[in-house]
Amino acid sequence: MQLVLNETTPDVICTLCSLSKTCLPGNVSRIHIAELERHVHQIGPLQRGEHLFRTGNPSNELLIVQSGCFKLYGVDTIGREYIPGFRLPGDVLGLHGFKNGMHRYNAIALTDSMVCRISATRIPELVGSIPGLLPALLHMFAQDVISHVFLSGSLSAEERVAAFLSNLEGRLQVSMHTGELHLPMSRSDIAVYLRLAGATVSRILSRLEREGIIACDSRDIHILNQQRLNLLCENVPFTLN
Amino acid sequence: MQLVLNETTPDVICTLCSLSKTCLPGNVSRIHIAELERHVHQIGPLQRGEHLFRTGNPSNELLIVQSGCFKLYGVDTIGREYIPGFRLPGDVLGLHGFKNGMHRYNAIALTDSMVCRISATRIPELVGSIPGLLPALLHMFAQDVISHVFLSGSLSAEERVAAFLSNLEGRLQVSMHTGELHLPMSRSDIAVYLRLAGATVSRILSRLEREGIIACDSRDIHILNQQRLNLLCENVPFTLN
DNA sequence: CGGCTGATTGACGCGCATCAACACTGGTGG
DNA sequence: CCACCAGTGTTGATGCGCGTCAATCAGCCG
Repeated sequence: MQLVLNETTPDVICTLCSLSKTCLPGNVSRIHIAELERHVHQIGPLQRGEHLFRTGNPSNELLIVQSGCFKLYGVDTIGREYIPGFRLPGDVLGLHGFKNGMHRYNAIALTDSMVCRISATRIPELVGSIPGLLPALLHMFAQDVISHVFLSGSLSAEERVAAFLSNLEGRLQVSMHTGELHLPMSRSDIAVYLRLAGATVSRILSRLEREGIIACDSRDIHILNQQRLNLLCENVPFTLN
Repeated sequence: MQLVLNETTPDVICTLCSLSKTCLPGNVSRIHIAELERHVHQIGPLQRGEHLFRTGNPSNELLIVQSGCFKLYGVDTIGREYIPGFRLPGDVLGLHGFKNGMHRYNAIALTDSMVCRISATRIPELVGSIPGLLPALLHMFAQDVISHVFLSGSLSAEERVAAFLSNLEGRLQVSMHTGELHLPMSRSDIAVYLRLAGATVSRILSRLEREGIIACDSRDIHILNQQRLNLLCENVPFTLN
């Protein structure tokens, strides 16, 4: 089931959005933001478990998470699930759709979420009339490319989990970096994403807890020693940001 | 050492280029190609072993391989080399540079190569005046994203090598798919790219040869049984194309 | 209460990295 | 012409990390 998009949904007010600095309007002057806003429509709220799109759905739009969290996933030819990434506020969704106009994964909301949408057919004209938009767009693409490089590293299970936690802590904390984070995804999702077995993720988390680096209470993680956590990731060629 | 770019190098004639269908001009009408060409400059010939750019070099350009082959590589914090990809004719180089205006890897020519270059500052105006250019650009970005997903799979060594060969055969063969290919890169490069040990790549190639799937003569590979090779990759969620 | 799903922990085996020995190649110089 | 060498590729022996399987437990809901 794909969402029916309502073109008359009220416009987003980018200037009031907490993401406006890291999102598309980042490089756009106030004067032009108004024009941008006219073409941004909101989708949502999507409830936890709802799909934003599915593999094979037509993709003729740019989607950006405004709030919440999405899991991208697919199923390979022998039925194994894979997760190319999680998308948090400010992240783009479905860039790969520009390859052939079709979504390549499923996107499911892990928490209640709002999404901003710009029709792909509008993008060329917007790029032409709004200075700074194309760089912002390319920046987002580049970010997406880079985020994929992390996973492809030949990293140990411990490096993967540590880098994952460290990265998520930085991305989830909209406010202060207190070292406390609530994971929106299950252990199994983390494992699939990191290309590890679920049991391995559990083991690593237990070990990190035993060593006093983190404290776990199911999905609530408290990073007790950020410094030692970072030490574990120091050989990770790319962190995600 | 970075290349000094000569802005007066003769323009490329895209319509005469064998790549024109898969490259940027793919979606651009004849009328507009002339305008595109005026902004495309050539770099090269670069000889085998020469660098196109290095990590940290400013990146304010779009680079596309016209002929030859490049290896992207970097060195992580403990001195291990990593190779995020090889770039063949029609591939883009350095998209990640749009993230912060700096190249993130080194790019070294594995064979004598020619490169097309468009200044990044020209891109917004070109996108505005040339219909079809932005989609082509986004298409290239999307391709780059997708190519990274392959490596991040939890694949066996055999799956990796098989998929690598199969993909390369499709990309290297400009003319007919005869199943014969000459690898521009060393075994060790392949190993680093695929996140395997050099010894493992050798072993897999030997095994494939023993099983009659391929024939190897140093860097010349002959795919004897494309069908069985594809069988080995059938569980690879994404091939590179 | 029982059933179900997700997480943890232990036992075991396999795939691949590591280390090392050896073969092969092209380049250089006598 | 061969001797020598460095770089690259191949192959064998060994060990370890992590996947797999399975048992147990905690939390949730009807």
